[in-house]
Amino acid sequence: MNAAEGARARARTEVTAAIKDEARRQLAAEGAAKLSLRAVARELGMVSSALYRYFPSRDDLLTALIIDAYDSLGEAAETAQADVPEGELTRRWTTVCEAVRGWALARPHEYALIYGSPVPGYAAPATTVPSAARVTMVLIGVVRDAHDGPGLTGVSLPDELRPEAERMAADIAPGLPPEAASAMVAAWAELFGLIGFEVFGQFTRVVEDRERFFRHAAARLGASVGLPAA
Amino acid sequence: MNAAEGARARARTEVTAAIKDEARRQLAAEGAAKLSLRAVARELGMVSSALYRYFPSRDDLLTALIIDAYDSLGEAAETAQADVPEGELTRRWTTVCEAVRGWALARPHEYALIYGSPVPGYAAPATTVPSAARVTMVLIGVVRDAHDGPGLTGVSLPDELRPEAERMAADIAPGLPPEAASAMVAAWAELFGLIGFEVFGQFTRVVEDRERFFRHAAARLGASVGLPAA
DNA sequence: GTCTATAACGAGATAGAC
DNA sequence: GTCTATCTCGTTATAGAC
Repeated sequence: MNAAEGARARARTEVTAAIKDEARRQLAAEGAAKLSLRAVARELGMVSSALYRYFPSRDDLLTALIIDAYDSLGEAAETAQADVPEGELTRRWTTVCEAVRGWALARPHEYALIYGSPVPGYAAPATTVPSAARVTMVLIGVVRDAHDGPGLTGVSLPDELRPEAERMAADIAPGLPPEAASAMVAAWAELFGLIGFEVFGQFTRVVEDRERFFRHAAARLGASVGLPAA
Repeated sequence: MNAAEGARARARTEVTAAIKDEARRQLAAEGAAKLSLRAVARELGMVSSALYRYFPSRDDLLTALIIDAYDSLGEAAETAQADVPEGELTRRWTTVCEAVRGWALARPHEYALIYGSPVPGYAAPATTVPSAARVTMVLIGVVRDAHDGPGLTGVSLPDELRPEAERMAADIAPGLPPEAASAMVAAWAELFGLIGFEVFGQFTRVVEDRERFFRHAAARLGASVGLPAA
């Protein structure tokens, strides 16, 4: 790569970032359904056809925003976890949960993009999966470390659910016992239920001291996957 | 009310229903953000200004759809519960949970309207609250009957959360002990987390046997609010 | 009074010619 | 990359039929 190409690449990166920033702004103002390449271009002083050099279609821009959001959330979870000693499993769990909540409250529109209602007419391609999996991997990592260390306690598995639980363990959490994998998936959905209700306003006039309420709910979820009580 | 008024009222009811039906169709196709009075009118062979006799604005139409959705969900929960003997508290709980899930899977777009991302630029008025509360009232009713009958077991309340839990009990579940009220609110959010993940596709390639998985997750939520284990 | 239709406003999106 | 002609939208004013 020579100097000219380096400059070109740098310019391309910068314009790409500017497009995504403006698109995120519109996401917040109008919602994902109304995201329009033309409006983004207008706001940037570009002509709409120029955007197609950076994103071949509106759906590709959406996909880029979704991947960025998942990565940003995943990184927040990973960073939060890094501050906690590996052996303090329950604290690791709640810290990660709180980081996810904090991220969602700080970026409600990006949260809506990845965990809210699907955008009509848009189907996320498989390329989003690795980024989407990052948060989950952090949570599974805590449970795995607990299993490999002090052990998981108090998680039962009804016979009826065993085949499905074994399949889940094999597919998404190899090394975890089926009862832990099944409890993990439920806790994962429930965690985002708590966060979604808060972000989308369902807790208005219901929960006041939301941080405290969440902290305890998250701890209870940790116990439900077998982590030692705090 | 004389005969002429009866006919007028009937016609008005019919047109109102036709407008809402068509609006629901568009909700499914384009999403709430793009719901358009003009398109509804066009599809019904009316002129757009005529719709204003029935709904004073686009937002009022949206509000009517939201109230209908909440009422339909609330009614589904109430009906499902009516089929279960009052004293079988755990079965009542899981039956109601399954009814909510069934309703959501059958009407994903109406589910998205009430429990998905907020519609940009729209704020639900207070008139939606009573309808929104119906499902919750059914769930609270089960817990209240359990408390007044066999008693609730295994729900603890950390001191730190007690003031908030007492406030929640007083505001939304009078007669319930604070630990039950707090657990109820958490279970409520977690229940809709499970349902939302399924409806919005987050369980794709993760959970296969979703009905079974949900049944057990719902039972576990019931236990978390203190209902006797099944 | 109750309804529908016509026409218009200001705003924004879109398609195509150039 | 630019311009224009033609769409969409929510909403209102007005007029006339029942």
